[in-house]
Amino acid sequence: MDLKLYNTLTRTKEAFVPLDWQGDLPEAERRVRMYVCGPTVYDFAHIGNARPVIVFDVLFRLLRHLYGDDRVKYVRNITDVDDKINARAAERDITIRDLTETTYANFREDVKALGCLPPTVEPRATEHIAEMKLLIERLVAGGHAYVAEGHVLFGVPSMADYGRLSRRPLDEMIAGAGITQPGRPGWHIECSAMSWKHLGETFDIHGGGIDLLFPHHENEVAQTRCAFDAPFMAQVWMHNGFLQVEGEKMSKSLGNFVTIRELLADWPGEVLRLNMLRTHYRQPVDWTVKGMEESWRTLDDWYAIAGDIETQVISGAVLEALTDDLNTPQAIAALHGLRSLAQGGDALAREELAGSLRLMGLLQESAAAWKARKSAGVDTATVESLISARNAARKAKNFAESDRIRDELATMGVVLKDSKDGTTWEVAR
RNA sequence: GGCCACGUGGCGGAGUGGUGACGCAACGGUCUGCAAAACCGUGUACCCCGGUUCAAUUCCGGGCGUGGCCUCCA
Repeated sequence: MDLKLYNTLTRTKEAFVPLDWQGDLPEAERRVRMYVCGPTVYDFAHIGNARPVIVFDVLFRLLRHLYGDDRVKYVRNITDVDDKINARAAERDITIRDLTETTYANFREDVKALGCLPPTVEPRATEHIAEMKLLIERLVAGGHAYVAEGHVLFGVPSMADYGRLSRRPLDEMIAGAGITQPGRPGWHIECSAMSWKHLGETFDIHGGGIDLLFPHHENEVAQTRCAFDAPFMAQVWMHNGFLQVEGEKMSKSLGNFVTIRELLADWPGEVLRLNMLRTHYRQPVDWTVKGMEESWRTLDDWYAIAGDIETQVISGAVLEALTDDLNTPQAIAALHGLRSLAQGGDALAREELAGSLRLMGLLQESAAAWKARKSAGVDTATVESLISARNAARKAKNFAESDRIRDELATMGVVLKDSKDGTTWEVAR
């Protein structure tokens, strides 16, 4: 199965061949190497932050499936040094370390609830200061950076094709270069340092939000390439699209700033995950309550039909969609098709549905546990006894009474489903 | 202002130079004491204007709209 990925560098979809598979490295030593820009830990992550985390988790899972679980090295950094962190810590009168530790712990919990696997390595910027210094020294020694007014600055003209990734003209960069504000050299040297340490001078995939394309990623490329005299930093650059909330840009001033933590109070993590994956990762996504409701219903259906199937079988159609630049909407359409076949009694389709959902990081709990999420807060014994009473009334053809009981249950949010096999119920949202 | 995305049926959302992806909603039917659920069925969509073509939603040019980056922001 060939994997195709859209490369921002070339603006085309390309067949993916990891670097280690291009040379004559012994089979056992080959690794797929991926770096994704992680959070700056100063506050709860918002739903926009969740997009790259979920998207690249799907890619991580797919790569593991294609190359083997132990063959993929996924590095997602933690930026725990930053002006915002300093300001926030001062504001709360706590130490920087306390703030970053707490925020990081929260982030890990959020991400776990979203069904994301831990990356192979989660390096912290503060633990890579030595590498940053080394990089800067190399850049200065190589004439790619210079010292001015007490700062080390990158010499933009030093890289002939600076701006290639973001397609910005070099002249504009040179004109814009210069000392504009005091402080540390803020050229995102941390990502160059951490990717170097954990993945090497060059690697396969670099991911992140489209908003990081410039200047963040452009700077990373320039530093890494100039420091190591390398023709490229990552083979493939992947960028996920932006997220809006209910049709508007998410911002604190509009009051529509949504944290992952807040959403998790009302919605299962898998609902958020599926909702994110319903849109292709490069498209802009509009985050809505309606969408989450629809996602929840879809998952209810999948859980009911395949929740308890244990299998490793994966649908060819789903795999084909995912290997075509992570076309998750197409994959979901294939899942609907499998669901329909499974409903008709196709046992293989049912297995493929369960296996494929798990490949995408969904269907991670039992059908019973999933269902229980909605009935939390409802007294099961009371509901069951009311249902018995209703069925007795129905048997006695006392339909006024049976309908009354049904209405009573409805006010509790309980919806009944009668079938030949008896009456089942669920809590409507 | 410069650069870059996006604009598909009531809604969400893939995709394609030529047979109406898929989901939700809606409507009709089967089932049901009646409903609900389930199942079956029903849809002549591709922002506007030009161009290329036998044929454009799909390619090209222009316009309009929305959003992003250019400055901390995913």
